[in-house]
This record gives sequence, C-alpha cells and structure tokens, in this order.
Amino acid sequence: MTATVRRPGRVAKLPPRERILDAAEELFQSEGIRRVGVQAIAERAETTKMAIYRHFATKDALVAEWLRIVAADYQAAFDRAEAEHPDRPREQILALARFIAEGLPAISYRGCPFINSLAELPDRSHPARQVIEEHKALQTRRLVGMCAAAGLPDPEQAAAEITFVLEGAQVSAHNGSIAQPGERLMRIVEGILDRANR
Amino acid sequence: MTATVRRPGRVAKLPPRERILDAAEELFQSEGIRRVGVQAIAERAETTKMAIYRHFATKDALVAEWLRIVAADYQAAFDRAEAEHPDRPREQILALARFIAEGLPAISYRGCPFINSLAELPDRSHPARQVIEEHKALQTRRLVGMCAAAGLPDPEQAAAEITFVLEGAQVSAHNGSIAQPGERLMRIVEGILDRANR
DNA sequence: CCCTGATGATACCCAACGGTATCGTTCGGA
DNA sequence: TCCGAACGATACCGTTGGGTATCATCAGGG
Repeated sequence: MTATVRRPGRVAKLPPRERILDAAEELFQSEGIRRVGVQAIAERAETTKMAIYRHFATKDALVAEWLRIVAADYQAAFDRAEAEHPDRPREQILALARFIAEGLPAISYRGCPFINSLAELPDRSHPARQVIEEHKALQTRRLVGMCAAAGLPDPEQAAAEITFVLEGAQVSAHNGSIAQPGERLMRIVEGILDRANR
Repeated sequence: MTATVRRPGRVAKLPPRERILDAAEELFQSEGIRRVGVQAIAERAETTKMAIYRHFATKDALVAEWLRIVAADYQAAFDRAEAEHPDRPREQILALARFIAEGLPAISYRGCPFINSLAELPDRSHPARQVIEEHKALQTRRLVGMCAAAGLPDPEQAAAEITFVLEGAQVSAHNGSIAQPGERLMRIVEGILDRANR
C-alpha cells in the first residue's frame, strides 16, 4: 500500500464544486452556454461529468448558479461605488459607468453574460431567467436611488437613460459599430449628470 | 431569369425557397438559431429537409441569408425616414427612433435579432457575423450623416449616444428592467436633439 | 483503525442534430 | 407531347448532447 503523497509545494486543488463553477464561468463566457457541453466543463475542471451531476441537478441548474455569481459580481460593483464615494451619488454613478467602461474591451470579445444568456435561453421558464430578472430589477432600483440622491429632477427617467446607455455601450462594443466606446460612454454619462447642475 | 410563378391567386403557395426563408425567420426569431433544427424549419415551411439543402448549402448559409433580409428591413427604415422627411435630418432621426420604439413590444418578447445572433454565434468566422458587421457599420455611417446634417456639434459623439440609447432600449425591453421603454426612449432622443438647439 | 460519504473513471443510453442518398412524382417550357 | 429540372418523401449516417449506472478509490472522523 504505497500512500500517494501529495507533492509538497503544490497548491491544493479547490474542491470540485468550486472547480466546476470556475470552469463553467470561463467556458460559458468565452464560448456560450449552448456550445459548451457538460463533458467539456468536466475536463476543464479536471473532474468528470458524474461529479458535476452530484453537485448540480441539471446543466440548467449549473447555468443558473453561474449567473448568480456573475450577478453578485455586478452588485459588488455597486457596493464598491457606494463604499468608495459615501454620500456622493454623482461620483457613485460615475464609478459605476467607469466599471462598465473598463470592462468593454473584454465585452467586445464575447459580449455581456446577461444579454447573451437572454438570447441563448429563450425559454422564459428557464431557472436562469429568474436570476437575470431579479438582478436587473435590483440594479434598476439601486440606480434610481442613486439618481434621486444625486438630485436629478426625474430619477426614473435619468436611470432609464443611464441604463440604456450602459447596455447599449456593451452591445456596440460587441458588434464593433462604435469606435472608442469607453471614452464615449464616460462623456455621455458625465453629460447626463451635468445637465442637472446647469 | 423570370421567377417561376406556380399559380395565380392568393391561395397559391410561395415557391419553396420563399417558404423556407419565411419559416426560418419566424422560428429563428421566436426560438433562437441553435434551438431550431433544420427539420423544424422544413415542417413549418411545408417541405422537407432535402428541399432546404437544395437551396442553401448549409444551415449556416440559411442563417446568413435570413440576417441579410432582416438587415435589409432595418435599412429600409432608414430609407423611409429619409424619404418621408427630406432635408429634415432631425425628423429623420426621430422617425428612426420611433421605428425602434414601436418595435419594442415585439423585441421585449424575444429580443433583437442582431444582438441575439451575436450571442448565439460566437464563432467570428461564421458567415452571419460578416452580415451583422456590415449592417452595423452602414447603420453607424448613415446615423453620423444624419447627425451632421442636423447640425449637431459633434456628429460622431451624437451618433454614438443615439446608437447606445437605441440598442440599450432593446436590451432593457427584453430583460424587462425598465418600464415604458418606448416612451422613455423617445424622450431621450428628443433631449439629445434639443440640446443642440439651446 | 475502520467505516462512510465524497470523489474519480468508464461505459452506457437515448434523443436530437446536421447532412446525405435514393427514388418516385410533378410541372412547365420547347 | 415529351423531357429535364425541381420537388416531395423516407430512410439513413455519424456525431454530439444531457443524463445515468456501476465500481474502485480516497479522506477524514468516530
């Protein structure tokens, strides 16, 4: 019975569930949900299909869990914006726009996970759809709150405008129709915020 | 090369190629490209898979041809805007925005074909990608021209802003994050155009 | 030290997909 | 009227997909 000793100095592998989610995140983002098979995720996670189905009931459940993580990342950007600019809602909104603007180069390669998932999962009863819906509703609520705090005359309308612009910048970055989308996005958001101060 | 017309009268079936494209349009739009099989298209078109492969080399070629038609529809909206408001670029842009705004209820059900196709076809060498790229480039060029003709101080920037807003309205209509996206969209575009006149 | 639950590995099932081969039928132009 | 091209129907092929069954192995806690 030779005990297989783990090599010293080698970083311990994460538990399977984490490795699976990491692999799923990379593959779903770079190649799309429907193009990536469970087998491919298992290989990338250095495990097997069986291990995946021990942690997730179906592939759809794995997709939903992945989107839950992505949504949490985006909400964390809201948290950071609020934490780094307390009581300065205008700066919070700009920080948020900067977060999106800085992500555009990556987005241009493969697109926004939420927009893509909506396209890839037309079934409205898919568990991932609910995750997206809730995330977007929360995002809008927080943005409206920031706009109100910033003293914009019509917070709902301003939040809608900022939302459109942020989403549109991601779409345009992806399809390549607009040059320098990041710079343009920042100028636009600044313009929206400045208009209230005139 | 005269088109072979089968029978006079409204009841006559269209030729197979047209029926195939009609069926593909409905199915791709409502259920997504990858979810719809060639067999399903054939059934909807009241023909067979073989007939499809007699008119289109591959499914990918059929997808590209479908997007070519959709792109032509959008470009036709530009044409109409120009024809109905000659020498009034501001009205042309508003007509365009109205065209998008009026399409939002349909978009909210399943999303914009170009955005969805980009998500569903991550392979950058897919023939449909070139169709989308050219369409979006042409759209931007025409919009910049309209903005310049409207006397907006920075036509590229204004065109970028309008593009972002139009695309973002479609995304937001699809994910349901913004109420009344059509009305909001029109107010935003009017605001962009009015800002130059102040 | 041993037992139990989690893990790794392999083989398998069944359905759906894109695409092809074949053959009989239909229809319009010459 | 006749011929060839287009059309319809069906069966088929190879691959890939999600999901399952089985069994050996490993690790940690009682």
